[in-house]
Amino acid sequence: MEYNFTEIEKHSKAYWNEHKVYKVNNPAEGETPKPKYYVLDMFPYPSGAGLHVGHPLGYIASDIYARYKRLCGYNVLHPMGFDEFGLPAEQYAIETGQHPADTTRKNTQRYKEQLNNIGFSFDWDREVGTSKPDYYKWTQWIFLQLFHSWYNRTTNKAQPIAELAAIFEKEGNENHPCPQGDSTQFDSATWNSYSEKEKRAVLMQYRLAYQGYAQVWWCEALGTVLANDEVVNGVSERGGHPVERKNMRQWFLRITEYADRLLNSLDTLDWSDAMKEMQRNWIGKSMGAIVKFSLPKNLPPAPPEGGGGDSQALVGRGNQQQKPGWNTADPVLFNVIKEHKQAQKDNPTEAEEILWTQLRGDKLGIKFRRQHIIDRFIADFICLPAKLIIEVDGKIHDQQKEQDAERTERLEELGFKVVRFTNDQVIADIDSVIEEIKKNLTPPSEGEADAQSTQHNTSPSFGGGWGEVSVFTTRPDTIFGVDFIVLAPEHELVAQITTPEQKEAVDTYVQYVKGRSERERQAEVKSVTGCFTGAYAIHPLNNNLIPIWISEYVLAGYGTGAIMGVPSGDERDHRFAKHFNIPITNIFGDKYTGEDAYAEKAGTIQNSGFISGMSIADAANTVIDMLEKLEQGNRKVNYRLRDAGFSRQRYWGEPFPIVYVDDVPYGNDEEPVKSNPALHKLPVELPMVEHYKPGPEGQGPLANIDEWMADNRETNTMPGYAGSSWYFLRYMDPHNNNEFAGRNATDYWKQVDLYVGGTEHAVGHLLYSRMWTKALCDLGHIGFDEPFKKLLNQGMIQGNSYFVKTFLATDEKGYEHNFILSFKNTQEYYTPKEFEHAGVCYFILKDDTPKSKLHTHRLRYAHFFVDTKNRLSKSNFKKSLLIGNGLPEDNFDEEMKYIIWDGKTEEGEEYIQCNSEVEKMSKSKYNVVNPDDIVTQYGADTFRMYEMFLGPIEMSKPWDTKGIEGVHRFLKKLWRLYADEQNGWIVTDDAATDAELKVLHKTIKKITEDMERFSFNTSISQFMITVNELTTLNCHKRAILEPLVVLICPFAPHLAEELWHKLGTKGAQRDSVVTAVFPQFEEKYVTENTKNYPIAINGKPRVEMEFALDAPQAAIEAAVLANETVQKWLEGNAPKKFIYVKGKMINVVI
RNA sequence: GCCCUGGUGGCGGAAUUGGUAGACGCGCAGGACUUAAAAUCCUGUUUGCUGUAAGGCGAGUACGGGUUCAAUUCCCGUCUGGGGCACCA
Repeated sequence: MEYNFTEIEKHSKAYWNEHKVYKVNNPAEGETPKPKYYVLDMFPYPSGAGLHVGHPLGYIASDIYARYKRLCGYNVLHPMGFDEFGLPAEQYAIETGQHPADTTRKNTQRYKEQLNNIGFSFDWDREVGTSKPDYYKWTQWIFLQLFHSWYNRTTNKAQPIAELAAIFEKEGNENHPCPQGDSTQFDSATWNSYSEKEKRAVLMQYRLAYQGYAQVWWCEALGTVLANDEVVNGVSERGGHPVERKNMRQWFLRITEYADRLLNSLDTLDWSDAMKEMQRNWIGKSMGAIVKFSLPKNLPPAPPEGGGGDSQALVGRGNQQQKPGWNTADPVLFNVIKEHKQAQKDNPTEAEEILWTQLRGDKLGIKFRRQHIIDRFIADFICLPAKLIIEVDGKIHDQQKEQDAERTERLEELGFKVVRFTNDQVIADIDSVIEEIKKNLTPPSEGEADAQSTQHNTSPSFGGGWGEVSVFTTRPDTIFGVDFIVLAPEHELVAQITTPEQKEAVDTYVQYVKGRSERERQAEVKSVTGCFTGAYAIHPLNNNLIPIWISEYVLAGYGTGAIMGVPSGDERDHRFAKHFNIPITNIFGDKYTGEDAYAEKAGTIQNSGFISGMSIADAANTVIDMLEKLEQGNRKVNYRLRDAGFSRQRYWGEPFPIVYVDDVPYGNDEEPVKSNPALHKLPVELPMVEHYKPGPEGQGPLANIDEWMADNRETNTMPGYAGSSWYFLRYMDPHNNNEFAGRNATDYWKQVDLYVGGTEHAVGHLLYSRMWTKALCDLGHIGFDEPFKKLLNQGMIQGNSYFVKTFLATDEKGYEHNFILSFKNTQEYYTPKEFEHAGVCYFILKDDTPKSKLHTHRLRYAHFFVDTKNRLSKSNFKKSLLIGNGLPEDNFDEEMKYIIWDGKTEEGEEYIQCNSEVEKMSKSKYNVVNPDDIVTQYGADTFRMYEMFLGPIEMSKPWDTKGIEGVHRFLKKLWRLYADEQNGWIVTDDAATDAELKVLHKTIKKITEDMERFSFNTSISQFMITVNELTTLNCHKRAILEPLVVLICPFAPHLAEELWHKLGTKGAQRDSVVTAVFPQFEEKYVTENTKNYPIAINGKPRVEMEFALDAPQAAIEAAVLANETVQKWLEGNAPKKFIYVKGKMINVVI
C-alpha cells in the first residue's frame, strides 16, 4: 500500500463534495453564534490564459490559515469569486466578436476547475461574480447611495443630500462651503430663488458620486478614459498605448473628502509598513499655507529686455528700494502703520462691522479687504481690483476735514477712487450704502465661478480670483526668500497678467508645453524651461516686487497651480533661478553656499525681517499668523490624492442607474424618473450591442444603441474597481435579493480578519474599498468602517525564461533556416560545419557575422529541462525544441517555429547552452508553469506544500520544479509511518513512549507558533523533522499519528482526509478531518530537567556540559571551571567574569 | 532624487526577545540494495590551515567602524538587489 496520491485525492474530493464539508452557515436566529473568522483572497480576474503556479500562492496560504482557524473552533468564512468586468474581455470581444459574457463564463469555469484541483476549502455556494446582474444590481445601488450623499465636514461623515438641501433652505451654504472651491457662496434667499435645475447643479458639487468636467487620461488606441493608476510612465498600463489629457464630462467619487480619515485610520490596521506607506504617499498630505501675492492694477513698467535678468533693481532686498507711485503701502512707514492697522482691525466700529458683513467673502462678486495699508494711510475698506476705497468716518473726522482731503487727494493720485460714508449712514441704511458702492465698482473681470459650472477639482481652481495670485507652500518660513513666482503654463492668470512686451514669448512657451506629450515631459524631468510674463506681484510682508514666471515644472493640478520660488531653500527653484539668472536671496546664512539649495528643515532663518533668527518651525507659525491677520494667506492642508474618476467609455462594465432629464442627471430611484417603471428598475441591465466600438464623440459603446439614447440613459459604464470595492460584503449574504447584504450578516461577519493578496493593489482597490466601506458605514448600512483588518501580501512567483540564439541563413537550395548557435566553452564563432535540411543541428558563426542577424528566442518552458549550468542536453530533451518567436499570443501555436536538433554537435559536446533570466510569469514569455501539470505529476498536496516551502509567503521567488521532489519524498515518507508496501496498514494501538510524545508536542508547539505568524515554510520544515524523528523511532502508534493527521491537515488536506478515515475505528463512520479539533500543546511532555550547555570562552563556544536546570549557579560555576578544556584556556589564571544565562549558555571571560 | 524592503553555503532558505550561525530541503560527491534501472536507505557537504584519525586552530551572515561577556540580530557610515512614488512646492 504505497502513497497513491491520484487515488487518495480523488477519494477525498469526492467525500468533500458529497458531504458539503465546506459549506459555511450564518448563525440562525436565536442561535448563540460561534466565534467567527473571515479569511479572504483577492478574487481573480479570470483571464483567458488560466492560472499559473504563481496565482495560487496566496490562496494556498489563506486556505491553510482558514483550515487551521476552523480546526481551532471558529466559524470560518473563506469564499471565492471572480472579478469579471474589465478591459481585457472587451478587447478580446473587439478582436473576435465573441460576447464578453461568453468568454468570461468560459474563463471562470476553467479557473474554478484549476482551483478545485488544488483542493481549496472554498464554499462555492457563496461564489460571487461582478458581472452577474444580481450582483451588479447592488453595485448600482451603492452608487446611488453615494450619489445621494454629501460629506459633512462638521460631523465628518457622509449624510443624505436631502439634509444638505434642507440646510441650504435655512442658512445658505455659509457653514458648508463647496468642497470644489470656496468661490460660490449663497444665502438662503438666494438658494430659494434658484430653479430646480440650478439647485441640482449646486448639489452636484457636494455629492460623493458626482459629475464634473475634468481633464482625464484619454487613450485613443483603447478608445477610453483611464484611471491615474492605469497610466504608467505616460502610457496605458495595458498595451502601452500613448495617452493624452482630454476634458470630458465624467463621474467621480469624492474620495478626497475621506483623505484624512483614510490616512488616520491606517494606524489601526495590521498591514505592512510598506503598504501603509504607499497609501500615505498616495494620499500625500502636506501641511503648509496659502500665500496671496497682490497684483497691482497699474503694472510697473516692464523691465528692459532679458526677462527677469534686470529685475535686480526692482527686487533689491536690503534697502527695500521701490519705484514710487504704484505700490499699496509706503515701505518706510509700513512696519509702523501695520501695528495700528491690526489694532483697528481687531476693534472695528459698529458701522465698520455692519459694512464688512456685506462686503466680505466676495459678496458683491469681488474681493474687498479691510484696514489695508495704502501708501501711508490705512484704508477702511478697499477693493484692489476695482481700485475703490470706502471710508467710514466717525464724528472725529468733522474736525479733520483737511487731513481727509489731503488723504483723498494722495489716494486719488495713486489711482484709487475714494468714497466716504458716515457711521450714521451705514447704520441707518446699509442697503443704499451698498447700492452706492456697487455703482462705483468697475465691473469685475470674467473668470468668476458661477453656480452652474461643475468644475472638477483636478482642473486648477485658482482661488481669490482677480487681483492676486495665490500660491501653496509647505515652507511659509522661507517667505522672505521668495525671488520669483512661477505659475503653471495652464494657469488662468497667465493670459491676464502677461505684459504686451512678453506676450509673444509667453504664447510661444505655452504652445510649446501644450505640444509636449506627457511622456516627453516625464522623460526630461530635470531640464529647466520657463518664460517670464513681464508681470510682478507684491510680496505680502515686505512689499517687494516679485517677478512672475511660468514653467512646466509647476503642475496645474496640485495646490493652486502656482508656487513661490525660494531658490536658496528649494532645489528646483534653485535650478530655475540659476538657469534664468534670477538673483538669489539667501535666508539661511552660512548654510546656503550658493552652490546648492539648503532644503533641510533645520537651523534658523536669517535675513528675513521680523522672523530673522527664529527656528524654522517658529518662523513658519509666525508667518502664517501674520498672513492671516493681514488677510494675505492662511494655514492650509493639501492632498496629493485626487477624486477618483468613475466613468469609462466602455461596454463591459456596470451601467449607471442614471437618466438625464433636460440634461440634468437623476438617479433612477428619484423623481421624475422613478415614476417610469421601465427606467426605475434595478439592476439596469447591460444590453446586448452589435459591436464593441466606441460611440460618437468618445462615448461608450452603449451610445450606439438607439433605445438607450432615446431613454436618455447614461452611456458610460463603471470602472473595473466598482465591483471589487464591496465584494467582501456580498460574500456574507450572497443570495439576498432585498439588500446588498443583510445587517444581521454584516454585523456577524464584520471586517475581513485576514485579507491575502498582492501588493499591486496597494493604492487602487484597497483605497477604494476603504472609502466605500467608510461611506456605507456613515450612511448606516454597515457597522464598521474599515474593510480589512489584517493584510498579508504574498510575493510573486517568477518564471525562469530560457533563451537560445539562432541565426537565419540560407542553404544551397535557397531555403531559409533558423540555426541554433552552439557555444563551445565561450562565445567563439565558427563557420558552418554541418547542415541538415529538416531544420538543423547547429550553426556556428564567423567572427565577422553581423550581430543584427542574431535572434534571441525564448524557449517554451514546458517542453524541456535544463541542468544546473543552463545546459539543454540530449538526454533530457527528446527531439523537437519549440521556440516561441515573439509572435502574438493567440497565433502562437500555428506559427510556432520548430527547430529540430539531433544532438550532433562538435566532438564531445552533448548540449546546447541556454541563457536564462528570472522574470514575471506570462504567456507571452513562454515561462508559464501550469499548476494542473504539477498536480497531475505529484498531487495537489505536494503542490500545496511545495509552494509554501519555497520561502516566506511575502517574498518573491523563482519557481524551480526540481525542488518539488523533496517535498514529494517527504509525503511518501509520512505515508510510510501509516502503511507500507509489504505489510499494508501498520498503525498500532500501543501506548506512546515519552520520546514519541515529546516529538509530537514539540511539533504541536512549533506548528501553532508558526501558524500565528504565517511562517508556513518553517512549519513544513518542522513536519519534515517530525517525520524523520518518528521514522527513526520506528513509531507507528495511533496516539501519535492521529494528532499528526490533524496538524498537517491544513497543508495536505487530501492525504489527511484519507488517513483520518483509515484511522477510524472499524466500520464506524467518522466526520471529515476538516471538522476535527486541533491538538493542544502540553508542556509536561516536553519539559526537560537538564540542559546541555555550550560553554564559551570569551564568547567562543569551546565545549558542552550538561547541568540540571535547577542546579545552583555556584555548583555550575565550580564544575565549569574544573573542566579540562576550560582549564586549558584559563592557563592557571582566574576568570575575569562568569556569565550564566539559565537554559541558554555559559560564557567564561578570561 | 525621496520612501519602503532586502543582502546568510553551489541553490531555496532557518536562527521568533542579543545567547552554540547555516535547521529543513534541493543540488553535488561517495556508498548500500539491484543483472540493470527506478524507488528507497546510509555517509559527507561554509571555508582555510593542521592531523593517519578522533580532533585542533583560525576566518566567516554585503563592506568599514562601534556598543556588549556575547551581534546575522542593536547603533553609525558605505556599497548593492528588489518594490513603490516621482518636478506634489
